[in-house]
Amino acid sequence: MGRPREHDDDTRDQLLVAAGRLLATDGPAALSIRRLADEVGTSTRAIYSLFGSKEGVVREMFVAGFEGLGRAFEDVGRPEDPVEELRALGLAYRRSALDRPHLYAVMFDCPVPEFTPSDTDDAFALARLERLRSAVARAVDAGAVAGNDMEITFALWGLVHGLASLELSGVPDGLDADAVWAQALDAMLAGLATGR
Amino acid sequence: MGRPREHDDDTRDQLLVAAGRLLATDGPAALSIRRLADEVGTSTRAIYSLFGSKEGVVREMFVAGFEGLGRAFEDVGRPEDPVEELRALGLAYRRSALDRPHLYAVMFDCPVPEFTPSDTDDAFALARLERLRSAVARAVDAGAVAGNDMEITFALWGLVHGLASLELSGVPDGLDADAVWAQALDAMLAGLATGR
DNA sequence: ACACCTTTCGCAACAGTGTTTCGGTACGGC
DNA sequence: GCCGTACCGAAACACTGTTGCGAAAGGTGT
Repeated sequence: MGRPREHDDDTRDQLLVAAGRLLATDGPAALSIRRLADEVGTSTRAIYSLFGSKEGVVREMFVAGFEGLGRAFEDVGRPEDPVEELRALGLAYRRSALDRPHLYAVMFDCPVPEFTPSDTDDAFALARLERLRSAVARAVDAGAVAGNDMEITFALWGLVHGLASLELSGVPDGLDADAVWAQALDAMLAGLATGR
Repeated sequence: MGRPREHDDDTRDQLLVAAGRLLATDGPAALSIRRLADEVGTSTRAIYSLFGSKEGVVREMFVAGFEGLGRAFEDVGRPEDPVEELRALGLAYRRSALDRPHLYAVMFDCPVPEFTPSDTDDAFALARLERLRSAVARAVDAGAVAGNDMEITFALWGLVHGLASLELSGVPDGLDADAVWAQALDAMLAGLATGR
């Protein structure tokens, strides 16, 4: 009973795609409810029916970003050498960030003031790192690296997050980003192997 | 000739202090021109006379943040062991970020959409890292680490930036941030020493 | 077939934002 | 004393996210 809704899941997907495009091309300031509605050819009310608020839209992008990171991790197989697995995960992290820079910004910087990750959001994000943590645990069990699982996981996460963040900010001319990544990952993994 | 200006450098400083306080306590959404003017007891026009725009206010905080980082680096003396100097610089970076988290956000995330660092701003930021680069060069000359100066500098910067960023986002309960920093810095410096 | 009722929709309004414009004001020079 | 000029504060403009409300649409009961 009642009037059937016209704001269906199809327009929902279109809105998310358009929101990503706006963020990627024109920056956070361009992501307004009215403009987003115009872009898809619907009304502002539709956005509130589907997402509740602007925060809801951005949260959806936050989730999508971490899901993409999770997929990038899944795509890394399980190399025999545990250290090679860690390196591959680091490079997968880099690729995920470079492929969707606007989502990476939503995940870590807070470019849209309306949205700040809640505890639930943080928990969701943290869960995507389980793949990395298990790889670290495997490397520890194999004796390839020494130390506490969680501490090493955060050390590695810190490294790749920092490198990705700097690379997205733009590295100076003449600096080879590939070389920086290779050097940093090699050094970190070699250093972890020695224990302390 | 003309009426002497009342919006002097004193109110300018007060505005910057108030802007920092607003950002630190109530978040980026609370940093509005009107509220900022009220906080200091002046008019919105004063802000435009002194800073030109909201972007100008935030840019000033960006500069202040990197100047603070520069001072933190200066405060690190020059230990005999070049590797110890690198470790000390890393810990100074951490302290600088933890002491002024709201400025750190302005420096790297873009929590206020009005401001995005220009090329000039990026150049200023990069210049603050000269201290780190020279320490790396010293370590390379001493044979303590092997590789290209600039690449190693960015590898180290990436590590400390990532760790600081994660720590400011909030680490999970039960994780010892000090231990993560120690482990990460030790591993990275040890790994760099071996060369590749 | 017709009225009803529930649900949704689009529009307009509200409070707030950054910024600009404009009438008035306060001072230095003649 | 007067003029001119530079500046100030208040109000206006275009925009933002959000919400309230009258209108519309389609199933349901009679």
